[in-house]
Amino acid sequence: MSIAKTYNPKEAEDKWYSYWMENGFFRSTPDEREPYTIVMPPPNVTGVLHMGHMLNNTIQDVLIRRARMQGKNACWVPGTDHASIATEAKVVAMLKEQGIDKKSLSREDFLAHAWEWKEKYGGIILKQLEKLGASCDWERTKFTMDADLSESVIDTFIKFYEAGYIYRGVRMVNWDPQGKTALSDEEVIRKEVNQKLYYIRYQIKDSNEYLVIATTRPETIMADAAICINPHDERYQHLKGKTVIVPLVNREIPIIEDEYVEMEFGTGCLKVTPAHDLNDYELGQKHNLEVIDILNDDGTLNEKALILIGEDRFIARKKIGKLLDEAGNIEKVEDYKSQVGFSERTDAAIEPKLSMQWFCKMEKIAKPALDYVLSGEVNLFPDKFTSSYKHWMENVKDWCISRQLWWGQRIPAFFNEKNEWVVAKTEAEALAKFEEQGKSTAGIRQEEGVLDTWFSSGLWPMSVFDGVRNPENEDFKYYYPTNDLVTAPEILFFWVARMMIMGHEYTEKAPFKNVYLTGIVRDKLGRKMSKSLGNSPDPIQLMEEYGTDGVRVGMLLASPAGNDLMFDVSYCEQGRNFANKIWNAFRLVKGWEVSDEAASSAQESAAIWFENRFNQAVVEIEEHFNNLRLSDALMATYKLVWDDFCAWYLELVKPAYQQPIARAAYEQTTAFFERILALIHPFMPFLSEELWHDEIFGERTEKDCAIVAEYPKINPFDEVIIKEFALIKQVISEVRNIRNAKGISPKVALPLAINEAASIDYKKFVDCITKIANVSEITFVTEKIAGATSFLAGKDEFYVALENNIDVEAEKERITKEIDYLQGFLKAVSAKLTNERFVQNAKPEIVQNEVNKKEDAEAKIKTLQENLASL
RNA sequence: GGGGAAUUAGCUCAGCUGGUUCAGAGCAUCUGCCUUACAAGCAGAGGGUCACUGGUUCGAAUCCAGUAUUCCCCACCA
Repeated sequence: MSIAKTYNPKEAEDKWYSYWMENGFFRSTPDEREPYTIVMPPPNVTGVLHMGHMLNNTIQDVLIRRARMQGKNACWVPGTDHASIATEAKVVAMLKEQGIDKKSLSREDFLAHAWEWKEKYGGIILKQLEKLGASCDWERTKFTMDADLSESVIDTFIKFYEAGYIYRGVRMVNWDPQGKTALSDEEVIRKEVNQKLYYIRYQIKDSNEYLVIATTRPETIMADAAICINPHDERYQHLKGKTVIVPLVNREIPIIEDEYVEMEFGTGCLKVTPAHDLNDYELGQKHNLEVIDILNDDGTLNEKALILIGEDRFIARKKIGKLLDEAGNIEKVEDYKSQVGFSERTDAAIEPKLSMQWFCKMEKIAKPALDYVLSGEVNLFPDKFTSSYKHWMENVKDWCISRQLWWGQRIPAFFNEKNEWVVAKTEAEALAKFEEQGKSTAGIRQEEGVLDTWFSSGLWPMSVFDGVRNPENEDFKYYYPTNDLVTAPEILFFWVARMMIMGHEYTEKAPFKNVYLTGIVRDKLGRKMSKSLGNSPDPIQLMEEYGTDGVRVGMLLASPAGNDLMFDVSYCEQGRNFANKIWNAFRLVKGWEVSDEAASSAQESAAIWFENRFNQAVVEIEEHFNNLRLSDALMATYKLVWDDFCAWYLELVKPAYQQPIARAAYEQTTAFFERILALIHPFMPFLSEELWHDEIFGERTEKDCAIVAEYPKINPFDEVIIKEFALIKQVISEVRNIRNAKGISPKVALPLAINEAASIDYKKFVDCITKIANVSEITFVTEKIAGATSFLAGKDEFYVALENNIDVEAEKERITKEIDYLQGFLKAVSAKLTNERFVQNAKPEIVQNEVNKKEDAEAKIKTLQENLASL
């Protein structure tokens, strides 16, 4: 039966994934082996697989598969994140499409809808990871709102509260008027926006004089509490202590002085609006100003605005602009660019807003998390992120952890009718606490808000093993701390830092040893791949087209650690071609008949060489993995397979057309091939597994699979053999070159002669050379062959004696060129050696090296000159 | 404004504590080949003042300073 000429991945992919599942190869339970653990950064439950996930999870799968093959107890825990605001926004949108307004629903009803939605769509992304070959322990799949994980979150809140890390207070927060919730600083994205800078005239009381103030937000004038000038501003000295009238609403406000105001900016006068700007708020605190909040939670104006009540803030802005203009209060309007904050999740413009929120004090708890990284207990790859991590951790601000949402873990705090409150796990406990404190228990109700998603994902490496509630359980003790964490640098502070903080608070250990920060996947133009730009290929389609193994290889080839990945499908093509190359090598071996003849000398030499070359490559690959340089590890593997195994080894051992191969050579070849399959398995799980089971590799039992094959171990290798063979390869290349240059068909055998006094024993390799280079015979000579083409000047000189078709002029030119080059080289080396300071200062071995180079060059020049003369 | 990083072949990147495994790899390009595993292939070849300017040194892609350009993070002027 003939085998397809190209590898067809589809069939293998479906077949082997379910086979692995059925045989429980992904499962992990504690045993006496060394554990190797990765917790998957949980994708949002709302998500679908994009290129970022693809890269991220490919890396994790490579690491976990390799560890598994190395005999470790490999455990990869998958799961999803409830992503409170993102999910809630999606559910609200979905309900809206069905004509249901969130406001019309009770909390319970809304949550019922949300859970239903989660059950329906929540598993999509994990299902897609199967296509990628992800070898997670699916039975351990967790969701950040699973009952046990939620309880861990609540317990942590209480623990932190009791430790004094959590407090409640009115602060200026980032308010998302669309999500109607507070956000942490990290959830706000700054973007540059074209705005209008309005210059507004405020009349000074009891005077005809006006003050002019520049602002981008005229709708907030109704919330003005003061006008601020710089005390050193010459222009405004006469205004000190006076008051002005706010236009339209005719309210009187004082003029205050503070050096915070920049005299150069705008008019040098600043309107102070404590309720709607962080800096103004601080200024207001300092000067005891009234706080007038004119906005509702949804961004519309409230009755305190006095005018335009109920109008949206952006519509109000335009209308106020017009009203002011009509009232003659606009001096001018300029175009102006400034940075405006937007909600990461809803993309609504952020409104700084005063509100009562829960906060986590960061200064103290951040310290150990910083130390883990600085001391090297946790390694960041690449380590260039260490400095920005340090900077961030040293300047960390308190973290707003409450969100005015429903989807998430509800804050365990209870209020009584007098708005007094206690932190308690249950209402019963809360009642008891109120009573203990002698406070009223009437009208008891739980805090409405939920906790920031990152508060729960911070616990992830612990909570997936139930380590928060039950630290003595076997899983937690065995798997924690985990080994490697693979994630995006964008969430280094959001998430990675918080995991370290929480891990330390509970266990005094960092939750992982290595953090591999992947790059951002960008398109050819350098733009981040995103759904909204539509520049991201669908990973599922890519896998259909190029095969999963091809895409995995493509992603990794293009992504050195920490570098952004300029994605292009050509990488997938390269991956696919590589899979096909291996497939065809298999096809070659598969087609061989075996005979009982003895192996040839070429086959024996090739086997000795490849054994050493293989071991050398394994060492290189090991080093790359130790430094988490996956793309380099893959490239080293790629070259070993393609160049060394296919292009050299197989060519050398391959029998003549339709001839059988010696049994010894055959067995050696399949043994090498099998080791190669093991080596590529982490990168190309499907192809390797497919081939692993072919009969050429012998009988396999049910559980004898590539996925659990032994990963090649470090073995010693002989560099001399590798060097000798490099010379042989060079000889063969030279012969091919001569053919190419002279247009001699590969079918015409060439006679070759070699100096008998050569530096290595070429006799051993005569077979190798004749076989691949199609040389008729190799003779050993003691003297130059006059008029022959020569190469490898010096002791190892070779001659190709061509009959009547040597181009004397061309040959002369070639040799002259080479002599010129060597003489230049010699000159440079000699200059070094005659430089006394070099000889004195440089290390002896370096000087000796130069001496050797000089002698070698001189010898080569001598033989080349002889050749020239003989022509 | 504060902090971090980058600049090496057409592209994506390696080049550790300065010295022949220092100018490399893969892809792309070009030239031959439908050679009996593979044209998704085979055999060859051509591409770089290592951003610029100085400095240190016997010696600099590598160390130092400055310049230019680019990127990322943080904070922001109303």
